[in-house]
Amino acid sequence: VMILRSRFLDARRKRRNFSKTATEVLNEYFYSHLSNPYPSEEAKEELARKCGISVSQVSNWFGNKRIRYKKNIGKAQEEANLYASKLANQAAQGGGGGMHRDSDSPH
Amino acid sequence: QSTTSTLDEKPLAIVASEAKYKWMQIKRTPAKTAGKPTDYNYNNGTSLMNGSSSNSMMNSNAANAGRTNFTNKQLTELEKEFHFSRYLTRARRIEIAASLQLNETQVKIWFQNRRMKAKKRQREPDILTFDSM
DNA sequence: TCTGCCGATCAATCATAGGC
DNA sequence: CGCCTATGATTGATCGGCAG
Repeated sequence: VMILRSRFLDARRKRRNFSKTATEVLNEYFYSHLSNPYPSEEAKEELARKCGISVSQVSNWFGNKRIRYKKNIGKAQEEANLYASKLANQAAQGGGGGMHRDSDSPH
Repeated sequence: QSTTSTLDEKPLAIVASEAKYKWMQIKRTPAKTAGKPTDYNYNNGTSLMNGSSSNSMMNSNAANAGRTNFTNKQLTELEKEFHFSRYLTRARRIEIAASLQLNETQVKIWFQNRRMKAKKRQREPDILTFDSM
């Protein structure tokens, strides 16, 4: 019973990882704006919509991402290279991409 | 539009290792929670915090403490006060701070954060789901 | 000029999810 | 199944800007 009670009082940390596609969208935005990964309120709303999560969750994600990215500078960061490659490809193929920028329709 | 400097990519590929932008260098002052109730001893640069504090802080904290860990008692009392009034008056702040062994700054900040938390909840209410239980 | 509040963020930590 | 890392959320406190 106490356990259930603590569950309600702590309903907060009943976390569930975001979907693979959501994480993909967030990472694409993050790495395509690496010079300034601070999405505006509007950008957060759109990301939230695309990812099917709340704006707060988008904020949490970027907050955690920035801090953790900094702590990993100087290490592998294979993820960064993965997205850097994606950006390179899109840039090379010109157009198509739409990895970042607002109001793009991914269908 | 607000595509704010989109295409900020540059060398790429080797970005992770070190290429650091301004945001990657952001560092905040450790946090100097040591404050005096009546007067704000803000930036006086120099240290010279002669053994003044003496007490007023039960937690780990001398001249500058990191993150203070509030006790359940303190949180319960603060929460109670918050429900009574979302904003503090100077007098009330002093009373609470003394009562809970905290600085006025800590009480002030707690209320500030609490208000933001309340606003956040209003914007995005909790949606309880009974599955997974 | 100094102080409180807001909005955003930082930074450390909590607790769980996921991989092995 | 336990252990360890990845990750979402929480929160005391900081930063810059604005108002009184």
